[in-house]
Amino acid sequence: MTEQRAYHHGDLRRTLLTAALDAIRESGPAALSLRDLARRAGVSHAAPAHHFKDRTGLLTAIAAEGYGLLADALAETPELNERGVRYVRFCREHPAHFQVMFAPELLRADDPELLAARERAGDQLRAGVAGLAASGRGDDARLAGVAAWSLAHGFATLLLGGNLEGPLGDRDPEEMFRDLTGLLFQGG
Amino acid sequence: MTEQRAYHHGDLRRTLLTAALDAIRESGPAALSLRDLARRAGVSHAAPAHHFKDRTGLLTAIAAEGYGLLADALAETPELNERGVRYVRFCREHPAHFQVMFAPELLRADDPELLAARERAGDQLRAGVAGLAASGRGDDARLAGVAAWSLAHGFATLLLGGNLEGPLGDRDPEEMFRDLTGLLFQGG
DNA sequence: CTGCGAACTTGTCACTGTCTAGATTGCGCG
DNA sequence: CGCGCAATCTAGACAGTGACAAGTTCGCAG
Repeated sequence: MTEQRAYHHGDLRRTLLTAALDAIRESGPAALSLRDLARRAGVSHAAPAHHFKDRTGLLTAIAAEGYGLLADALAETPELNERGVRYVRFCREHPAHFQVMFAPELLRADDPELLAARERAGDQLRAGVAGLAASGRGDDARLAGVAAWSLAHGFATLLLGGNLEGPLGDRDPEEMFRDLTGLLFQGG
Repeated sequence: MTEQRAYHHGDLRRTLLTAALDAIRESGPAALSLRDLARRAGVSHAAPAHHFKDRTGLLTAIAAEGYGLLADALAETPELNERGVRYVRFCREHPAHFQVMFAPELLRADDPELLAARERAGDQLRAGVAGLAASGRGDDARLAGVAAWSLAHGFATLLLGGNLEGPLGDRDPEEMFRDLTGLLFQGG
């Protein structure tokens, strides 16, 4: 690893990002401290500011990365229901990203990288619904898209918040979500 | 109003709560400052600590109040689909409450008032699904309950996050949500 | 080898949450 | 009536934080 070099850490940006993701996963974005990240990385308290200007800048970078990862995950699977499962899986594999992505008041809304990544993810979301739209008119398609996104997003959010532990028991969340989509989207 | 009394503000607790709700609605829970609340209420910076011990204590009180309001709102309507609409309406009428209620890392998880209020709201949620469970077995009922909650919660969350402005256009969110439930729960 | 810009440090400022000790008030009880 | 007492609020202090400014060190192009 050859760390502890005085200058030119080499990969400080990524180091800070992953440290931030760890911290967010454990304690949420509100508890994140730039100075603490700097300490963990063994750099001075002002070093993070050079890579991400702000606290907001750091969180915005995380959100952008998250949207990119989500777009990649969705792109791997063409079928709609399975994309929902991917959405759920994503929120479990990248809970910190997920949390920050949907906390707009923590982000720089006009950041170009964020906008681009979100656009890419949005394309994937819409592409998934396009196939389903074949049966109905355009309006129904949009409606079905919102329905699918709402279902997946609600399930993911409740899951991460620990609100589904009762209903879940010891079952696998992805499996349960598959049942959900089966229940709702079979007859429609 | 007879404010500006030096001691015994009279209703400082409520004053601080509503000021906090205003601040959260505008800038999110992360930007909330106890000292700023105290300034707005015209009291010393340490006054809030007497009513809510902590920053966490204040947010926990807000969450408990929110669960109470949600339980009341749901109790007004027996029919399931209409309860979903109430859920959506609640998140729009009390966005600050809603946001804090589902941010567990900001709350004192073992607070008795919070637990009681959440229990009450949970009862109402389950009561709404109970009627729907008549058709299927117990397992299907639980599944349908999670489906309904996920759909409503996802829609509400995405709505508050500003993620539905595209699909919504200028339509009323509640109306659209009604269409969603019609689309998904008709055939099931 | 020389300068130049990127990466990082050091120092500082206003602000925050929390703790402590003290001041003021009004209420209940004698 | 008045007196203590607890609830309510103030005042002061402390460590920690984000942001900013200015200086330092490094690698690399010319």
